[in-house]
Amino acid sequence: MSPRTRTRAKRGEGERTRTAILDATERLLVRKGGMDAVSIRRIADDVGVTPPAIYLHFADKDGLFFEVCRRRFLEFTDLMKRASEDATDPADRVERLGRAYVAYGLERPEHYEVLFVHKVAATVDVGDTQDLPGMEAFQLLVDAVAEGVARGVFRPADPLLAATDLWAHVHGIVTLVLMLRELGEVFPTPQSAALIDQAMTRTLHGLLA
Amino acid sequence: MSPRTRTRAKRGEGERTRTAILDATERLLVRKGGMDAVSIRRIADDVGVTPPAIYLHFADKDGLFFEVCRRRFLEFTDLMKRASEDATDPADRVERLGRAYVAYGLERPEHYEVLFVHKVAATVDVGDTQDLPGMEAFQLLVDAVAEGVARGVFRPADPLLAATDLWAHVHGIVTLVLMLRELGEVFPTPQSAALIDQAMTRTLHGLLA
DNA sequence: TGTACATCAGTGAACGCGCGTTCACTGATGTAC
DNA sequence: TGTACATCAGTGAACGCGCGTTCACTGATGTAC
Repeated sequence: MSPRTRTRAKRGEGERTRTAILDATERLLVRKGGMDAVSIRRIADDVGVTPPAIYLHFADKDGLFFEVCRRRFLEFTDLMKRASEDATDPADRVERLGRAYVAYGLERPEHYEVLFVHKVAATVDVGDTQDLPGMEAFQLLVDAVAEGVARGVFRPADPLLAATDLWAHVHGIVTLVLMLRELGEVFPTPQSAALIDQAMTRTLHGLLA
Repeated sequence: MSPRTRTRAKRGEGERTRTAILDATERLLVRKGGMDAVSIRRIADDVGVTPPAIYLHFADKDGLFFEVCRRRFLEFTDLMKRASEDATDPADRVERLGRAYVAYGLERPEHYEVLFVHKVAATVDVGDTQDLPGMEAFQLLVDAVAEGVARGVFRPADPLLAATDLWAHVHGIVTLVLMLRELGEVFPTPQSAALIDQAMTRTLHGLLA
């Protein structure tokens, strides 16, 4: 327990503590070995507060992690949107989305894992598919594929199916590279830049008419 | 603690208990929620033995899990070899390997995760790359790609790089489908059969000259 | 052939640990009269 | 303007839990002499 320096939030400033808790959780997530290494007690300690204080702001640990997940999905979706905006045509859009996705995963592994490896989002009680966090980003990819197919630039394909396959592909690149990184020097891991180039080349050859 | 029915192993039969421990670990791994749900105490209870007895057969928990990992890799490699043997040409071989890989992952999710998601194998102290568990199976894929490229059936490519990309692709299919399964009905998850067909179609279009 | 002894496979109790969460309480701050 | 009171943000101690691992010990089995 570090010396308590934090001053108690004033009336109505509880929101500030809540944000501090979320920030600390994400910081710990990045620094330590993923989800399991982050505990309520550790978070509280980092914020400079006692563990029960967490429960003033979140129902329980799941509630806290779900909120972290929601915030990260907002950031992720924003990133995908910007990647998509720069595109000139469907093939270019697919490639930009793919590269942005892999870059996000490799640059923020722990955040990526919160979103796409641990099933945090699975605890959601969403009313509609459209409300699913991350759905908006996925739709960008589906639309890009659909447009390519409609214009005859891509081979005929079911856009939803093809987009899911593309998602699986880049998801595989991210998780595999992260795993091989941990494995160290034993496996002849290619440079991730070369691997993503190879993946994009094969992807486009596979899609283009 | 269940009523102790198991009879103590006779002199020289300690190996039998060791096997029982490994079997129980794998059984628990399949039944419960992955790695974290399996504890020394739970394993011992399942075998019908007290927790300290585990330490007569394995140095520690890591040692036990590493041995589980080794056994599963033997099975996995065997599966890949058989899939490879049936192939008639490089393209067919790549497709058979891919389909067998995805089938393994979707049919035995927990075993798959032990091999390719948790970094159990990363704790190995292998002398040579060739000794890496699973390396033999990966080499089958590298060879298939190399042969296709050499024969001019595939577009020119670095076989190691292309094989890693293909691995990433099928790895992504497995982990994504498993994740979407847990997510339930919210996401419009395609039938995994349709998805793997789509993946193989794109793969071959991407590879073939 | 009988017996002392080593070995093997295991037990039972305990260790210290960190965890999520609950509960009764506190003390400062703002508000109503 | 002064004061009783409600509220808010938080504390401190404790709950029961399951975990990996260690340690001293046991009792059956095989072996050497």
